[in-house]
Amino acid sequence: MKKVSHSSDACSLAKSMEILGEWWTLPILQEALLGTKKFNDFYNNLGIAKNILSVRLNKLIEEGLMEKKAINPNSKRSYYLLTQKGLSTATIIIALIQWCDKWILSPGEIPMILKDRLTNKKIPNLKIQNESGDEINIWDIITTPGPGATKSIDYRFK
Amino acid sequence: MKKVSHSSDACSLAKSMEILGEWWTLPILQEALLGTKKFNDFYNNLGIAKNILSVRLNKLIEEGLMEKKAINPNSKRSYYLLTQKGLSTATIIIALIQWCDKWILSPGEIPMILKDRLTNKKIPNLKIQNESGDEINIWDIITTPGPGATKSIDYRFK
DNA sequence: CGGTATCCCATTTGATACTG
DNA sequence: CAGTATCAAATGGGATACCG
Repeated sequence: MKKVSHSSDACSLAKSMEILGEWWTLPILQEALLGTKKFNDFYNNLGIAKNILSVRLNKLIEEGLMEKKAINPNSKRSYYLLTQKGLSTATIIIALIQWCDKWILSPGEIPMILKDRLTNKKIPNLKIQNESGDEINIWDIITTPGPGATKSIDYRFK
Repeated sequence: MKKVSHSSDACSLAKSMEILGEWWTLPILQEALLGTKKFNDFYNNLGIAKNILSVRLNKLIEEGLMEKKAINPNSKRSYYLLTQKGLSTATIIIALIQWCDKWILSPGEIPMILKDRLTNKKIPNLKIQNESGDEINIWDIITTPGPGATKSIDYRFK
């Protein structure tokens, strides 16, 4: 059976997952964020099968997260570059990295540290904040139907 | 072939995905964050097959993201509750929701709005900040090997 | 190097039936 | 309600071969 799309009134998560949730998609994006641009570099660094890589890259292009640009006008070789839309998945990727480093790995197992180039200090964990920059407790998050809601249920984070 | 685990020196993302990246896992967690506790409520709200739901729930318990608690001592019925570890995936889920709402949906299509209960205002998008709370530009993120690095390469966000 | 095309099979998933 | 068991279908992934 087809891996059917997740359905729920709260479908933003589902929609994101349809684009980002396939195997290899997020690792490819991370690799791109780390500076990889060429097909073979993705291939070698990730250890992904070429055909899968090809499909994923094309889907990312199709969805507007990457674009393919010729290295120079008379070459067939090209770079796969992140668009703004692709770049902005960094928050998602960092959230996943930080969650792993906090909850899965012991401090000694952490493979990669993210730092701010300007201060040379570790980037702190993402926080859910209000408009004033104060941290919001998860239980203080409430949800209301948006204009595209199909049902008018009020959800509440737990 | 088996869906092989993603490999890369930067493996935190991969490890998170091994736990959270399967189909239905994140929607289940979102549903739990929205207050769902009972098997049948997950089943009905998500439209997931029962056997899959059962497997996912048990994996989440095994991984320490949820726990199963009897509703009362002499009942066989029980609640599936998020642990702290499970709760803290909220950041990931919110990152995914916000990315969709910003890059996929038009403003009129947004199905659910997250608000701060205390101020009743919309929760702003997650930001990558330094220790002082200043926003960091993606290009100013650098990466250095952590204690668990297998190779000693310095990566840099693009 | 930078891919595309085929093949093959394990895994996964949804449907259905069944149980306490 | 709260699951478990079984099953068939198909998708998805890796390997391999091939091409400009």
